[in-house]
Parts: sequence; C-alpha cells; structure tokens
Amino acid sequence: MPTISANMAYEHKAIETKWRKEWVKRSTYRVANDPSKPKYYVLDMFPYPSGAGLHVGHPLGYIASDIVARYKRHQGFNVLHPMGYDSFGLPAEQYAIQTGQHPAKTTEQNAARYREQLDRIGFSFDWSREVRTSDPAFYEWTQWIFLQLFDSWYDPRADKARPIADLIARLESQGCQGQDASILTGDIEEFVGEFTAEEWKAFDERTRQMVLQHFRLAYLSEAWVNWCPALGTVLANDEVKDGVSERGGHPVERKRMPQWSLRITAYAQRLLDGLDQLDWSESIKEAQRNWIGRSEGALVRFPVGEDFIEVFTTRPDTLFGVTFLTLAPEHVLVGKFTTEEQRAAVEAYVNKAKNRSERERQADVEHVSGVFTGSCAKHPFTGADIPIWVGDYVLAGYGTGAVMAVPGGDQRDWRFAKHFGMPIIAVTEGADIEKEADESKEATISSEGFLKGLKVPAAIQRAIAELEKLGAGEGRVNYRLRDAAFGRQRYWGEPIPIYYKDDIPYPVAEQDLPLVLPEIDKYQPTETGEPPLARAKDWSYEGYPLETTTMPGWAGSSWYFLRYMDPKNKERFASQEAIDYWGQVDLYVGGSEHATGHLLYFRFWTKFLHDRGWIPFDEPAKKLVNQGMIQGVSQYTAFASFGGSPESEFTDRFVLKTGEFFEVPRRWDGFRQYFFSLELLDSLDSWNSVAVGPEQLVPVAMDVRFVDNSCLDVSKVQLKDTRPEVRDGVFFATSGYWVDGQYHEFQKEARHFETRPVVEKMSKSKFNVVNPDDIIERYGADTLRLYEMFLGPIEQSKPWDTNGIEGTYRFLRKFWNLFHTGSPSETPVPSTHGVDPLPLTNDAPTKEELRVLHATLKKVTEDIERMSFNTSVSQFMIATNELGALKCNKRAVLEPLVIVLAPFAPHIAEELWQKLNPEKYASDTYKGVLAEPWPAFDPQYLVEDSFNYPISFNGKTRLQLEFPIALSKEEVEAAVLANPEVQSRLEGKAPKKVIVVPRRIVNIVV
RNA sequence: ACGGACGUGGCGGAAUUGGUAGACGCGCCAGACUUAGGAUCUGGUACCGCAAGGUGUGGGGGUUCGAGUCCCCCCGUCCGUACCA
Repeated sequence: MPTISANMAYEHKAIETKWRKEWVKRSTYRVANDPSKPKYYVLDMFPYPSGAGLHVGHPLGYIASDIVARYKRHQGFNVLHPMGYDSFGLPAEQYAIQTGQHPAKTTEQNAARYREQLDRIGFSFDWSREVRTSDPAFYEWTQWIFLQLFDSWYDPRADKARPIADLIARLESQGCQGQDASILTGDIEEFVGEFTAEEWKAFDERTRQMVLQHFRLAYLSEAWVNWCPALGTVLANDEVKDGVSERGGHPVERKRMPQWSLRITAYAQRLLDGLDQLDWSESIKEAQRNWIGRSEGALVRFPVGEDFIEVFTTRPDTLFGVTFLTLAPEHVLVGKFTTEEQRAAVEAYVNKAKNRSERERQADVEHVSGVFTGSCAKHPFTGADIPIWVGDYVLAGYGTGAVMAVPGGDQRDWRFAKHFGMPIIAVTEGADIEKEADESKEATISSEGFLKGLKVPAAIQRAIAELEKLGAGEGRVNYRLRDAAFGRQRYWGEPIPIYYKDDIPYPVAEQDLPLVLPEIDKYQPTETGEPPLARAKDWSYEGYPLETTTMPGWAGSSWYFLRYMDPKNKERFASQEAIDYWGQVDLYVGGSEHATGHLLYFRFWTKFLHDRGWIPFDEPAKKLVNQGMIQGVSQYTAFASFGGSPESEFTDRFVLKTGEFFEVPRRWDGFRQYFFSLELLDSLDSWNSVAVGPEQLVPVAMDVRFVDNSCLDVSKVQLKDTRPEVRDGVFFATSGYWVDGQYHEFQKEARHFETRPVVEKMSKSKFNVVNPDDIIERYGADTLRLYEMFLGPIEQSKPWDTNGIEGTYRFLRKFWNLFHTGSPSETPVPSTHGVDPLPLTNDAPTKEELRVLHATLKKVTEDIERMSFNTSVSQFMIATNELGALKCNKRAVLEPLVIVLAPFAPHIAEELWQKLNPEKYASDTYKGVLAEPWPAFDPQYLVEDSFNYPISFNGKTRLQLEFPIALSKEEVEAAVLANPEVQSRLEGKAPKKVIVVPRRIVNIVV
C-alpha cells in the first residue's frame, strides 16, 4: 500500500534525470511546420564549439530565450526554437596545425561536449533541426548563396540586386553610361570607363568578364587587405584590433592583393534606413550607424595636366580656402604626380609610411609627417596652383584616399600647414587662424569668391551647384563602410565554388554543389605561400583550377536562421512554404559583441535574398536582445617567494606588527612560496628580520572551486591545485598556517583563510571559471536556470557569485514542499498510473490565496513579455513565502503556479504536473506541462476593498491611514483632515492645499 | 575626441505611467530546534541617533503639491569607434 508522501524531499537529480529521458522519448520539443497554428521564432546566436566547453556565462541568453519559447508554446504558438553550431573557425584549425588532427574531428568532439552540457540544462531546443555550418549538407547552400551573389549586380535605379543577365542585356542595348560606373564602384583604383553597346559587343570574353567583375556583388579585385604574415592570411577589418590580429595578436600590414569581396557597400543606405524599423537596442543600432558612417558632401576634381585628382569633402563651402591637396601614401596616383627631383624623397616617405604598422600610425597623433610630390593641381574655381602633398594622416580606405586641405577650416590640415609652412586662408568670419582652424558649421563664409557672406549650409549647396555647372564635381554621399573581404587563406572554411579559366573566375555549376572541402596532408599554407587548399590533390573542376581560399567565419551565420526552418531540404536552402510560414525571427538573443560583424552581414544577406525573390522579408530579426556578460569573481591571495640556501636558515620566521611571530621549517631546497590571508596583509612586519610590505606581495588568483564566501579551503588547494608552486606553498592566516598538507594552529579559532574577490572576465587564466555541470550536480538545472535569471536584468553584465545560489535552491525546495506538506488524509489514496498522489485538497481557495495566485500570474506574465526575468523569479519567491505562511495546500491555487513556473524550472514543474495529473501522461503523445494553456489572471481577485494611504506633509510621509477605495477624493480629504494625528501635526493651521491621488497617496501642503 | 549604456544598502538588484525608496535574494546579527551543523525555522538588518527625530538613490542646480524617475551643468564607470576629410 503506497503511503502519501507527506515529507518527500525535493530530489533534483532524480527528477531531472527522469525528465531528460522522458522528453526525448516523447519528442516533447519536436516542432512541425504547422500552418494551422500561429508561429513564433525564437533564435539564439549559435555557438562556436570551443574545446573549453561551456561556463555559466554562456547559457544566460539561452535560458532567457528558452523561457520565452516555452511561454509562447503555453500560449498556443507553434514555436521554432532551434540550436546548432557555428562550426567552422580558427581554433579548430590551429589545433589541427599543432596536432595534425582533422578539424572535423575536434569539432565533432567539442560539439558533442556542448550538446551534453546543453542537454543537462533542460532547453526546449528541437535538436532534430540542428545545423552545423561545417556540414556539407549545410554549406552546399552557403556556396549556393555565394553563387547567387556572384550572379548579381546592384541596380541603383531599382535600388535592388538583380541577375547579372539583366545587366548584360542592358550593356548590350545601352552600353555603360558614366553614372553607372561611378555609382557602382566605390574604390578609387577601380574605374569602369564608358562604352557604348557596340563597343560592349565588340569586347572579347575576357574583357567582358573583367567589366562584369566591377558589378558583381561577389567579385574578385585587387584590394587593400589586412595581411597577417604570421597567420599567412588576410583578415577582415573587424578581425583586426589595434593593428594586430584579434586572435593570436600577430602584426598585420596593409597589402594589395587579389581578393574575393562582397559588395555590402551597395546596401549601405538600406542597411542604415532599415534600422529605424527594428526593435533592437539603441546601442547596437548606433554602432551600426557609425560603422556604415554616412556623410554628405561633394566629390571635387582638381585637374593636373590632362589628369585629375578626385577628393571627397563634407565641406565644399571651404573650397576657396584650399591651399594644398594631400594624398594617402598608398594612393595610386602618388607615383604618377611625383616629379623627378622629388622622387627619392617621396618613395622614401611612402615606404616608411607603408612599413609603419596601423598601430604606430594611430598612436602617433602628435607627429606630423608628409612630403611634397613636386606637382601642382589647378583649383577648379580660381585656377590657382595647388601643391600636391603626400601625408599619412590621409587614409587610403576612406573617401577617395585624397583630401583637399583647408587649413583654415580643418584642424588636421591646419597642423600639417603649420608644420610645413604653407599658407592658411581664413574661410569663416571671426576665425583666429593663427591659433587653430575653425570647424564650426554655424559660421559665415569669409574667403574671397562667390561663397563669401553665405552661411555654411547655403554655401555648401551653392558650391555643389557651381561644381556641377563646371563639371568639376558633384554632390556625393560617402560611406565609411567598406566592401567585405570574403576570402581566407585557410583550410577550415567553406570552399569558394569558383574555378579559373584563363585567370577569369567562373562559377561551379549549381548541380555540382556542394564543393566538398578536400582532404589535405597538412593544414598550413604551402611552401610557396599559397592557401592550404593548394595542397589538395586534383583541386580542379572540369580540368580547370579551383579557387583555393575559403569563406570567412561569418558566411554560414549570415543565413543559418533560414536553414532551421527546413534543415533537411535537399532541393533548396529551405522550402518556400517553410520560409513563408516561419518568416522573420521574432526574437533573436545574443551578445552585443557581434554588433558590427555578424549582425550587419546577417542583414545584408537577408536583403540580398529578398531582392532576388528568395524570401519575402528583408530584415532577418524583428527584435534583438543582447544578453550581458556574466563576469567571474576571481579570488586573490597575496603571494611572496623567499629563498636562500638550505644551509643558511632552517626555519623562516615571520613577525607581525603586533609582535606575534610564526616560524616555519624550510623546505629541503631552501625555497618556499608563501601565501597570506587577506587580513594579514597590513600587519606583516618582517621575514627573517627583513622588512616585508605589500610591495613584495604579488596577487595570485586561487581557483574559485576552492573558495567559499571568500574563505579558501587550503587543504583542498594543497591536494588538488593544478599549479605545483601553489600546491606546495605555505598558507598563512591569523589562526595558523598550512604546510605540506598539515595545519598548524596558533589560536583556538576556526581555520579561516581569507581571499580578496575581484570582478573580471571569466577565463581559465584567472581561475574563476564556474562550470554549469558542477552547479547542476549540486543544485540541479532548475536552480541554475532560476539563479541565472535572478542575478539581474538580462541585458546587464553582472558577476557570478555562487554563494547566492542557495537562495534560489531554497526557494525550489519551499515550492516543492508546498505540494507535500499538507495534512495526510485519513484514508490513504492509492497511487494512480504509478505516481503517488499529493496531499492536496480540493477546497475552495480563500480570497487571500486567490489574490496571491492572481498577483503572481499577472506579474509573471507581464515580466516575461518585457523580458524582466529577475523580477518574475522574485515574484515566485514572494508567492511561495506567502502561500507557505497561509499553509495553502489547495489544488486550485497550486496547480496554475506549476504551469507558470514551468518555463523557468521545467523539470520540477513537469514532475509536479505529473503528480497532479498522472492520467494525462498515460498517452505517449502527451507533451506534458508544455501542452497546457497559460493560466489567465483575473483582475477581480486583485481588487482591494480599502487602501492604506501614505499621508505625507510637503511630500514627506508621516503616517498611514486606511480608507475604503470607494471613497471619493473629497471624502478621503475630509477623513484625513478629521484624523486626530493629522490635526495635531497641523497645529490648528489650515493646510494650503491637499492633494489626493486615489489609491496612491495623500499629500498635505502646509 | 565622438557615440552608446550606466551610477540606488556590505553585495546582486527592485521601484513598469512622477506618488510609501531599498521588493526579492545573498551576507550579517539575534533566537529556536538539534549530539552536531556549511541542515531547517523565526525575527532583525539604508545611514546617524538612547530616543524623539533627522539624513538618504554619484555631485550641484531647476521644474513640481511630490523627483531614483523629467530638464540643465558637472563627476565617475563600462562598452564601441576613431587622424573618417
């Protein structure tokens, strides 16, 4: 006869293991494309499966999105909540270079480890939809999209991408007019000449293909790239930090080489405009705006003999203040305009500037350098001679790589002019050009010429109009955004499906995709400096050589959200029906570090696929939430190493300022490492009569696994620490010291060794990594989930403090106990469906119990909607405390709470739900608590009869008075004034004013 | 330098529309139970003060009957970008 489990304890391990299995068995999280139900798409940025595994910071966003996904399922949505791996990447390749292991193998192992860790946390991911970017079945479609980009051009008239065939048809009928070229090519060294339709038809195949390169959205061109000699590869701008590679920290130099690029610049304006419609954080949107860097101005051509120099300026109004031009050292025209007399000097300067790292050039803002080319250009308006200089303050990659220098209106030009003694013309009224340039945009133009007397904005308009009239320039919008370098001299990436015939790139036929990554013997560049793929045998297509660079890390992640919709499709990247059904991502959760990388390319590819008619929307994610970082709390102790020969001393003697001393026997070799407890730091006086102060002490991080509440467990350290010098150290505290695993006590106190907590990044090197597996082992996944949410707002960074987790664990136990501490009924109820019943009653709830229930339903529902999970957790705690105090064991109250807790703590909720409704689980197709509708809150239970008014005098609360809420303002006022305590505070005087805000406050102004 | 976010007890944080600042949790203090506790339960805990009372949301000013919340100035922290023409 089963007994009622009145005092059954909450056993997280048994419960969680049971449901992990059961959910798999029941396919609880399998999602079908079911158009009969409304959809909701919750996406997490998928991880790169690194060898280190997950720490507690990684799942933060996944937990938040999982709560939303589960909540939406309770609300009747068909929820797509998938997970996969961004599995191409550098660490696996570097590991492969070191060990010779195939990156696919280590990637596989790491992914399996991630999967194990993720499974333990109880996510509702539909793993049947898992994608991996390194899986040929996935990258087949990454390659396919690349081919579509190759096969497209950006039509500025339609303001969208179109098939290259449309362009060819245009060229055949109309040729190429000047405007096309200038709009479609951003880089200074690319210039598409004008040609007629007849000329186009006369071009040979090679010439035609060369011309088309200038239009394709994926194109091969000579481009300035960040070349990293140490890695033997080219890096994207955002992979270079401070002149060194982001990974590895190797120096990077600028170099010109043939390079596959994607013409993201064609989308600059649309990427900018699209931001306004997105429910993304302002900081991310601002970061993208700055990255795109739109500026309005003019393109001005300064004639040089038969040739000309083109500059971009945002201040064409200052044209009459131009006294020289400055070219970037890398500018292609530098050589052409250098006179023989100046050649040696210019070449020396250019070489020096080129060899200077980006970092040096950035750091050296104070020092002005440059050289005169010996040539002059003509001012387009005045015809005056304008000397042409070269200066490294001008960047090759921005604008045209050349500036018109207006020392009166630009501080950098001013410093350059001052340094080289060039004339400075005042361009604005009231400018003191002896002291500095006037960059004000509210000024009035004062330089001689037709702009004199105009305000800056009017002068800009006029200058542009005059330039256009003369054919010397035109209005122009410039973007900081550069085309994205798309080739990598690496192995572990998607092969670019291109082959070369006569050095001209041609696409691999779609039916021959995927172009599978070949096996190679070594994962390094070849001896001749070619990419690793050049090592592959028969790396050719129909007898022609294949491209040997591979795609960058961001290729797969730019479109992966579409593949989840239909991950097994062999005919298409996803079926039209699946795309139409799932549509945009409704909620995207991930780190803000992807602000200008992934999140920009993600939008770019979506817009492109939209333009070509493959998908019906042109933004990938409607709402984006950036989870904050979870920082680690490192635990530092002070360390000192003292040494001498073993003969000189046999004991070490430490004296404290108080006069107390400790003596420790020396180790056989005479050296010892000493660690001091925090409270000793200021009281240390000397070691063997040598003064010891804080300056000799070095902070050393202790492994946080050995620290509890800033109290170090020294015996564990001496047994288990991975660092021998730490293990063998002597640890001093006020109470005693530890040496060679022995504790020696000075005082009859509890042994206590104190560490100093410091909040910083969670990383292995700081010994502050907390592994979710350890937490789950001790407290369970539900506690982990709740605690991660309870720490604070999802978007905020906050330190992980394992000490606090007890609170949420206690809460779950209390919640569990609510269901198990009811008075046992006189006749034991037999278990049904193998589940013991709970000691609950079917009695009608009291008003107070209903109030607690519905206040919780309301709060939790609203909190999930605005993703304020920390406050919903506290509401659960409040409800549990209150119901516990009420000794509530009524099914009608407790049952709905199980459902609303389920998104947060799915295992315990499922277990309780099964105990409440064992019969439902008899069916194998029952999806458990997740299938239950979200309980609606009923406002009637929250209506109070009376309100306890705070009565304030001049805004300061003095007392509280309770009145029925039915009372009118006037009645409340009268009642308040009639109150004896209020009267005594008024001291007989009449109040100046009484403010009554119903159900809020009463304020008496005296 | 510019752009963004933020600043509340010993700590993480709450206060959703201008209306009782400090919810909830950690920690700490006291007590109960216990052979014991790093278990559990109860109570307390912003600061100053014996108290009455006063002070208080980075600092200064303002709007308002009333400001953590709105406005202006300043200080500080974190993140991003940067000779951007």
